[in-house]
This record gives sequence, structure tokens and C-alpha cells, in this order.
Amino acid sequence: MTYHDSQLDALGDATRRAIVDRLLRGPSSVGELAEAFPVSRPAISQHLRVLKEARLVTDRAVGAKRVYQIHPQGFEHLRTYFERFWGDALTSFKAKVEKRS
Amino acid sequence: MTYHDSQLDALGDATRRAIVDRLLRGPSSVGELAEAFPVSRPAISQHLRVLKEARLVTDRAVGAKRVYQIHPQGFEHLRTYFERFWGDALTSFKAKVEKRS
DNA sequence: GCCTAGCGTAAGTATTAACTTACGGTAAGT
DNA sequence: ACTTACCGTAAGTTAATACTTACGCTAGGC
Repeated sequence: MTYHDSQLDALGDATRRAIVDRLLRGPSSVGELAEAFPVSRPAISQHLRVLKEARLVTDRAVGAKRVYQIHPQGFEHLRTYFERFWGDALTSFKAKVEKRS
Repeated sequence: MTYHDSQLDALGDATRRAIVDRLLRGPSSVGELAEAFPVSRPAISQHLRVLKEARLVTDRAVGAKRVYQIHPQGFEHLRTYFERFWGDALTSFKAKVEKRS
């Protein structure tokens, strides 16, 4: 199954990219994230849901808190997609163009 | 200069990703692209402008037509960004997580 | 010179998506 | 049990963006 479309959609928003950057520095609760960004906590929750559905983050309960963290497997999936992209489609395109010049 | 943000924004739309896929099979004029997709020609033009500003495509005049094609350099820039992402941020995050488990 | 083909852009509309407020539900402390 | 902290979601609003229609410009054929 290819869910890199939802992953690219998820990364197509600046706030969500900022959340990812933040989570790369370590796991974080929703409240902590909400304090770090100029949007409300529900807005953060909704962004996290998009990222979670795209398999870019995971969450777990820690007491009453809910801690989110990067999901490396999801990013590996995206990486595989890009590797194939660079390796197949893009280089074959470059070869095609250079041949014609 | 880092313009991978605009590149991720550009790739965050399904129609633009489809246009990119189409252009990977070879250069194409605006009219040809418009026939391949269920949107009007001006809509295609606007998508192409976004892709062009993100340095993902280039265009050139061929008679009265305007031919668009993939811009490998722009994609290389994105690739460099991701390589750094995989190599630095993601692996250091994974190390941090595994150390704690 | 005139006409047609092919596009870009401006302007306005419609659809999507990001956001806020309000509410309810669970977990731990007292 | 009651209270507080923390969060998800529903509902509604606002803002962003994808879209269409209308128009004007340039290139090439006649």
C-alpha cells in the first residue's frame, strides 16, 4: 500500500512541518506543543491527527497526558518512495533530456 | 537559500503531484496537460506557476506554445534536504529513542 | 494586415482546510 | 466522591486555495 500521498499532504503545511521539527528534538505532549506554537491546543490536536494518519507520528498515553513522537518507520516509507523517485523516474528523465540535447 | 518549504507546499497538492508524474514521462505543453486532467487550462497554468516558483519545473517557449518540463536541479535540492533529514535529524532521533528503551 | 492557436493573468466564485470556542470524557490527586 | 489537569472531537467560523470565466497578449500561418 502506498500512503506517501497522505504523507506529502501532511508535510504540505508549514505548521505541521514545524511540529515535526519540534518532535525531532524529542517526544512531547500536546500541551507542550500548544505552548510552542501560536495556535490553540485543539488546532495542534488536529494537526497531530493528520500526522498520525499519515504514519509520521505515534502517540501513547502517559498518565493523563498524551505524548507524541516521530514514527521513524513512516519516514522510512517516505524515504523509500523518494529513493525510488530519484533512482528511477528522475534519472531516466534526465537521461532522456540529455540525450535529446 | 532554502526553498524546500515552497517545494513541500507545492507537492502537497494531488493535482500538482499528478502533473509532476506526467512531466516525468517527458516535457509537455500547457494545452496537453490541460487535456490530461479534469480541470481548465488556466487552473493548470496556475499549478505550473506554483511548481515553477518552487523550482520543480522550468518552461520555455516553442513557437506559440509553452513547454514545461521537470527541473532536475530543483529536485536535487529537495533530495539534499531529505538526505540531511534522514542522516542527521531522523537517525539521531532514533538513537535517542532506542537508548531510552 | 488579419486571423487563429496557445497561454498568462485578473477577478470573482466555490471548495477545502485551518482555526476557535464549547463540550465531554479519562486519569490522577486530595 | 470531588476536583483539577489534560486531551479529543463536534460545530461553527475564518482564511486559504483551487477553480472558472473573461480578457488581453504574443507567435506563426494565410
